[in-house]
Amino acid sequence: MNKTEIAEVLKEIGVLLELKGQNPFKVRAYQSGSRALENLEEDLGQVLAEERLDKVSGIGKALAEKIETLYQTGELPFYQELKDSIPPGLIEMLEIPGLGPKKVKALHGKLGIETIDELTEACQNNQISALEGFGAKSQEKILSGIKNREAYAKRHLWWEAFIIAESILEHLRGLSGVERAEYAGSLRRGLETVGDIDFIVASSTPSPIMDWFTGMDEAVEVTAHGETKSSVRLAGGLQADIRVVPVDRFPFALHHFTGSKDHNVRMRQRAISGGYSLSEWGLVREEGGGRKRFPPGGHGVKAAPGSPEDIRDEAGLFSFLGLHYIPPELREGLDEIEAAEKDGIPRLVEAGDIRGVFHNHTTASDGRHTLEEMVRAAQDRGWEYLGIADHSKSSFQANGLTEARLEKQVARIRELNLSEAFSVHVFSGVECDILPDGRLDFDDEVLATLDYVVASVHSSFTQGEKEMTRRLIRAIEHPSVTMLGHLTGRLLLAREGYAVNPAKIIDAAAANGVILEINAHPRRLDMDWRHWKRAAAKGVLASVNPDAHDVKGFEYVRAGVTVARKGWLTRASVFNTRSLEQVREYLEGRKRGIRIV
DNA sequence: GCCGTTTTCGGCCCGACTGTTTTCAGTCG
Repeated sequence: MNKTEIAEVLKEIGVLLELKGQNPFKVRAYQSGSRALENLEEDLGQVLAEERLDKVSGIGKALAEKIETLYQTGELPFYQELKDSIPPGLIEMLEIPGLGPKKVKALHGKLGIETIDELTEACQNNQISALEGFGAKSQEKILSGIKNREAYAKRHLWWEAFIIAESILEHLRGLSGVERAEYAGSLRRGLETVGDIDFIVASSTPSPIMDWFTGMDEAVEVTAHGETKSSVRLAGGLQADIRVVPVDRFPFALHHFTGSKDHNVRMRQRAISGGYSLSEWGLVREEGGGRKRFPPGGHGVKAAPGSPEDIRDEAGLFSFLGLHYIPPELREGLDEIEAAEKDGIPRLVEAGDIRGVFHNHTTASDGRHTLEEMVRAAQDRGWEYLGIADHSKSSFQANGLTEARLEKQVARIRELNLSEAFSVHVFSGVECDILPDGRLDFDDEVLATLDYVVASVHSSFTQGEKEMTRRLIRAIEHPSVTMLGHLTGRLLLAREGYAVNPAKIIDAAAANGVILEINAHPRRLDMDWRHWKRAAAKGVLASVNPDAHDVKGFEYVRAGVTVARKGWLTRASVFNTRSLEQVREYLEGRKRGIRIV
């Protein structure tokens, strides 16, 4: 079993123990162990071989043993016995809003309900409303929850949530009485998919804001309408929550609801160690606990003087705890707090740093806009250069270019550059298929006529990890390859990526001076942010590539920059923040076989 | 089950909201 699968098992064990009514801290230990494993950057096999797994924070002796068993055998008797002792329908019931482990346990214990169908029937027979701890409303809510189960449980692409949240935020900020407003949660942290949208608003007059929010056009259903907190269901099942807080609480609420949970736990622990209790409401001195230094050990930056009342924004909160500001994208509870202690938070790349993009299609293959239309749109964005990389001949499903058509395109691009019709310089490239054996789709002589080559996999997705990794490395070692396209080929919420070993690809890219793409298409966001910190440390450059198939596709750069930021990337690690001159020099140097970093 | 400059026991984040109650448990984030 691989790392991700084992993490899933641990998570499920947590849920099963919860349904059994086990010690909630034990449950939490499995959940945090699962997350720790998921976030493990190193190769699990290696960590196990070196017997270092129980040194990972959140994984102790007991979990390490279970993980090792799962890794070696793919099975775990403890897990199997647990699973056999609980009807699978109970786990499904947890997806229904309002039903947690205690209530599911009660339904099972008192009515013997084991499946969703039986639950539906019990609702229809009014058996639920008669149950102690339940009532007519619970019964109704359960029924509607069952009906919309799929839509509610679904996650949503970051980009889709981002677009709608930006528009709601703009309205919120325009309402009278709104002093500050932001969205929080995984959306603000830039996670590739989000479960819901959280808005945090500072105001002393919440009532009209609640009314506007629950009455806005985007809301298809109001699920809660309180004095300071409301929830609505948007089209597609996405839920949006709003919380209104007094302005002096705003930084605490924003930080709290931005999360992640792991990050918050660590922040709270840090506050506690200094004699304070941190919550979404503020920072309160503990009874008997005086102001101590942060952290008490005496390491870290000097904490800001003053009292919690002086905190006006998130930066003030971090500073009070002796930390440098941590951008939302880094708040995953990995090692950002340790870094912020010692001024180790880099200045992250920003959308405005991007000066051109490389992986774009035109009507020559499967794009919807012509070369000229794409160049004009790039110029309108203020970019200095644009790379055209249409598909190669083997991608016939995408109308891939033959040698002859590619030659024609190269000539047209040369003419366009000479005509000086646009201020944007156009680089001619190709998104060249990596064939199943790792060879490229075009001969070296053809590739030599181009400014750069993006090499991508578009076929034989089902190869095993070893074969696929070998295939990609062979392409990376090809002297004509400038960058590697979408590492795993995943389509978020739709298709798993092909099996590939990212660590080995990163090493190969570093050794051969090949740039790795951050494919910024909202469905891809590939290579994943989780690998970037390590890749950059090895000197691998990223290129934020929108994979635009029309001029609107350029907007996806924003999503790609978010991935880069989540991967701790600075401007220096992102190739397309370089000026036209620097890019030209780099590409020409590579063509002469000179490795430039 | 994890963790430890309070180190092998005794902690483990906490508050709002809902629906059920009549003072609170469970869920949620």
